[in-house]
Amino acid sequence: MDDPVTTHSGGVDPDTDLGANLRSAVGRLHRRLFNERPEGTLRDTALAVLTRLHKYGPQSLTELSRHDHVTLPSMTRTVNQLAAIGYVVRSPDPQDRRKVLFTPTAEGNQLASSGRAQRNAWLDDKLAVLTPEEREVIAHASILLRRIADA
Amino acid sequence: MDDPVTTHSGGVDPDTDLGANLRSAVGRLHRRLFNERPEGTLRDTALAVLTRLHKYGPQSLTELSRHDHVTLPSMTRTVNQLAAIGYVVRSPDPQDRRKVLFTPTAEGNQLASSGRAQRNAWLDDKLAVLTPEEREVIAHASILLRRIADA
DNA sequence: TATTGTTATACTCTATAACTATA
DNA sequence: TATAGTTATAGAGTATAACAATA
Repeated sequence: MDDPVTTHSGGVDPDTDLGANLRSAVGRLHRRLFNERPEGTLRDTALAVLTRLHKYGPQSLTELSRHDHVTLPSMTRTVNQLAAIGYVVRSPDPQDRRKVLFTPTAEGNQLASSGRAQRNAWLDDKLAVLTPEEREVIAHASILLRRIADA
Repeated sequence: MDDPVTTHSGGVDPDTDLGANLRSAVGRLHRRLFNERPEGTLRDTALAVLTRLHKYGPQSLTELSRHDHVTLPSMTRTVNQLAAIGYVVRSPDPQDRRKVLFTPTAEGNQLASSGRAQRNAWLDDKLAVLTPEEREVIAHASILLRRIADA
């Protein structure tokens, strides 16, 4: 548009900049995704938790918080929101009464399996105009990025 | 570690899931980057602004906010922080006295050109253990992701 | 004592609304 | 009137600290 972005300032080594470029790209895309997210959509964390419970069955708060690398209070808040909407229910763990297990409701399971919640029209539009090769690169990178994030 | 993540639930079409997978990966990685960020480090937005001013010269608040897809108040806050640290200075635009131009100080230019600020040890460690081919995929994807975010 | 979970509180980043100053 | 920028305020998402209940 109006941007001299193609200019490179001082032939930098791409490898040195790999981390910086990735960080910048992820930061920018995240902000865009956050802002373009449609009304009434579940937050990313909430959605991830719901999907996880749907796929792997009931889990405790500590398990969920460890998996997502968030603190217990953060995860408490997230599951409270899911519970408030009616997508999950709490039940005491019969084996260990300190624990609380979270289980998707019928509605929660339906949402998680429909894939409806996962969609983001804004992003889908952007991806649609890429070449198949470019989409392949992004598919591969998504796996790598997720592995990095989970490590 | 302890995760049955390799299991796939119901052979889903990868193309259909491309957006969902990318969104999930970006969300998770962003949270990790945000949390692992070392003390006293500039925020991503502030860093991006400083780098941009360094590369392309003085710009107004509106130009900066449009480029980063943030509101004027958000950008005001960001440049105020940069100014408070002493990395940029404000100066009135001689042509249009409504505008304020932001210019990096010597310190700001030094930081922007050193690449020091851009580094993230946590991320660099993760990238270092990838294969060259995987790093190539990420390098390519970073460009695509940035293009998507900027579109 | 250690672990599980909750509540209270605060910080960061972003937004919208209301305002001032200049074009 | 329209545009550039600031200030006030609010909301989401995260964290740490202090607490209650159970192992």
